[in-house]
Amino acid sequence: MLIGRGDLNVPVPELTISEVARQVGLQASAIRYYERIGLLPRAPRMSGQRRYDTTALYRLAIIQRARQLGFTLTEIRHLFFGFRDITRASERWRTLSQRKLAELDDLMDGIKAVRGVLKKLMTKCRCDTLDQCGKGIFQSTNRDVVARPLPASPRHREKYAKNLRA
Amino acid sequence: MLIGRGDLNVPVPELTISEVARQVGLQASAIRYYERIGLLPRAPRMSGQRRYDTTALYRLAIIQRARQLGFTLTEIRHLFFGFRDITRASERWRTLSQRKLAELDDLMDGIKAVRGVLKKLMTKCRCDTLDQCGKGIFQSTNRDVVARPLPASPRHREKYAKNLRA
DNA sequence: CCTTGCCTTAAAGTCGACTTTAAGTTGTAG
DNA sequence: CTACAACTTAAAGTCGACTTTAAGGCAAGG
Repeated sequence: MLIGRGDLNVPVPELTISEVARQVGLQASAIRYYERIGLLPRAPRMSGQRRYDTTALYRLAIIQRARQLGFTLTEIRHLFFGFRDITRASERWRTLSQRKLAELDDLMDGIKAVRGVLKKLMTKCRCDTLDQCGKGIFQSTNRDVVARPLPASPRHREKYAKNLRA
Repeated sequence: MLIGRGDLNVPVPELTISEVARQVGLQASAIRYYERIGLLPRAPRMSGQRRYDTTALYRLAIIQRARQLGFTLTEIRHLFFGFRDITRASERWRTLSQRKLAELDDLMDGIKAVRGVLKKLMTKCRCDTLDQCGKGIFQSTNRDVVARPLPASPRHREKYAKNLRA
């Protein structure tokens, strides 16, 4: 049965930014930030103030979840806008997830290597002084490190806290 | 047999900063930075320019190695200055390493959790649209997330590249 | 009318570990 | 003398993801 104009069940923007922030567990400033960088569409204003509907909550939920999974805002932007419109959400996730899994595997390998060296250091180091220690390190790293031209110091990587229950 | 004053086999500062940088695989600016923040002692100057002896190389070797193991400059400062003078190098390393190992274990747990969720996401998500997806996420996170007061977004953690051979 | 509380904006600050820049100095070679 | 390379300094810039600050707007309540 048809209903005349109006009420097409379109969500009405009625939430304030702090209400949204509370519901998704973000600070209002973060939401404004996401809007600024184009991750969220410009929210309509009521006498200057942003109003949100439930779809904004869903968008933010995705951003939140993606952040928990270690995606950068750039990657999340890709999730939203980096595919042809017809590409299904599940496929978008699959593409991004595959990349991220590979990254995580690399990261784990790195961590395992570090763990190994730390354990060896703990059990095997008998140095009295750091100078002694440093001399040993210097001479051994000379073998494989000094040869390389300019290693270009490793930059920022991801962070993975325990915000996700195992 | 005693030798008169001089030549007590004390290392003579003769290396320029760029020579040191080359030998330890750092940029000169990084070495200046370490001096500025007090991680390295102020190098003696010859007509205004820094000169280094081999002990500087050892210090830098330690810094380099510690950085590769994921220690922050603050932690390295602790390694150098955070113990009573008599504390042996090996014990200093053990103390720091233990802390770092615990940190790494936490980090690994976090990563494993994320990996699990990513894999589930890849195989289980059937969403056509991101809105659909977001709605699901929003409703499920509402159960365990919205309840918490203010999660205080997780900040910067470490980075672990593959600069260490496994 | 005034206060209160929530909102707005642009701009600057934060964190860590450096790098880059601008302006100047020193020693050496031609 | 000039050029050049290599050094010096303090200050500012970089990256990412925000937060904080300063200054102001707008509606409701007393």
